[in-house]
Amino acid sequence: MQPPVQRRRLEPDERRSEILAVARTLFGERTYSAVSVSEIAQQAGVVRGLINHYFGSKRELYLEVVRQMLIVPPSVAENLPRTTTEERVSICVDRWLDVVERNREMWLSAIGSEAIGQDRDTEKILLEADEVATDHILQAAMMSDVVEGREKLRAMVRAYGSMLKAASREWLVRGALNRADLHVMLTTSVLHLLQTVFPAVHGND
Amino acid sequence: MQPPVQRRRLEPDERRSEILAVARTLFGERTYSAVSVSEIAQQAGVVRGLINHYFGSKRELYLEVVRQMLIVPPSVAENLPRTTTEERVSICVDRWLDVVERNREMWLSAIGSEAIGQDRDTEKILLEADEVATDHILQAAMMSDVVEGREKLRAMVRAYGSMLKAASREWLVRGALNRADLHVMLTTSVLHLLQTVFPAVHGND
DNA sequence: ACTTCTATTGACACTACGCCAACAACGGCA
DNA sequence: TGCCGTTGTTGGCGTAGTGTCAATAGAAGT
Repeated sequence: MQPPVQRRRLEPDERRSEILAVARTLFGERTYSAVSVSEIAQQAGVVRGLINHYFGSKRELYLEVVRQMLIVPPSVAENLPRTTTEERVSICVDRWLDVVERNREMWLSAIGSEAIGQDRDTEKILLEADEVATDHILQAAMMSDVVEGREKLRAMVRAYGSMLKAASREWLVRGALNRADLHVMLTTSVLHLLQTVFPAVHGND
Repeated sequence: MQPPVQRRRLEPDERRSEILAVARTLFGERTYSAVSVSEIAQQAGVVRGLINHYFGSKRELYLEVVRQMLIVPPSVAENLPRTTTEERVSICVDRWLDVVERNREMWLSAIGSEAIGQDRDTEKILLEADEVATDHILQAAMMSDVVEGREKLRAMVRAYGSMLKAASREWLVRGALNRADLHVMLTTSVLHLLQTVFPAVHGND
């Protein structure tokens, strides 16, 4: 007699999440093209076609994974005390480090998939995430409503975001920096950008 | 009668470069998996199998492209005057901006392929390039032979490198920052890291 | 128990990749 | 000049991955 691996019929949402969970893991540890849909299907205990049924194509499934992993919890910039900019930014950075430390591997594989400027869709998702992060920082610095030179300001903060990610990786992966180091570095750097560089740059056409 | 497209027999090196040139273009404008070897072969006026002959596999060809695009010209940190750290760093940043501006599209597609932590090979190539860039900066800042806290220092500079890339992108692609802005931002930021953050962080275990 | 709905399956068509034996262009040698 | 060996180059074969779709079979409602 056959092993009783009869087909399970699940709610679409449930099946969807099961597949997504597997995909998240595999895409996290290998390249896009090094992961086959068959493999995802197999590990999810499902036939390959079903994945196309739920997500359309492999690429769409991948984008869904990236999207899901890049949600930055808004808690990072919420309920900040009404003190100095310095202190607010410091708290914000601290919360960020908390989030990253807690979701270590998930966050790592999230930024691991960074393929900037390669295809429109991935790029769009990443850019959106960056904008959200930028909002958080500006909010913490109480500079959300700067209008003059707004774009320059945002551009600088976006660039800073890259350093933030890179530094976090240095901490988590290589261990070359510890948490306290990061805190100092990230806090003072963004303050330097906002309080020194931005005013200096502000005039240039 | 057929067009006289008889087969050309070239020197291996020459054929190799022709294929690489096409591959560079295509991988530059589309994702790895969105570019087929057949397409590269076609545009290079060559049969698909020949590419396997020269590069082994598609992935190896890709890695070759990435490797070739990431060579940072050492001229950036060469022959710097023996003046203050500030001025030397300033010159270094300026030269960097020159390089980037001149090789605009090539550089953009180079960093476009950044896929950190995805597969070992790509990661390795990127890390090596980062180390070289770090050397340049430390050399400019006359801090090449710092021993105490060397790893922290390098880690910070590597992280700074990410900001440098991101800021350059902001300049070239979005135009949100101009060259003068970048110069101020990049120069003062790295000085801030080296002269303020590094000493502050130095003690922490 | 029967029907209905739809989640799930299996098979088909197509494309892409790696491999390999056969072919032919070019340089050497008589 | 004409043959000949080296090797750059080709075309085709086998396999694996992807997307589509009609057919199947759980599960819920009657």
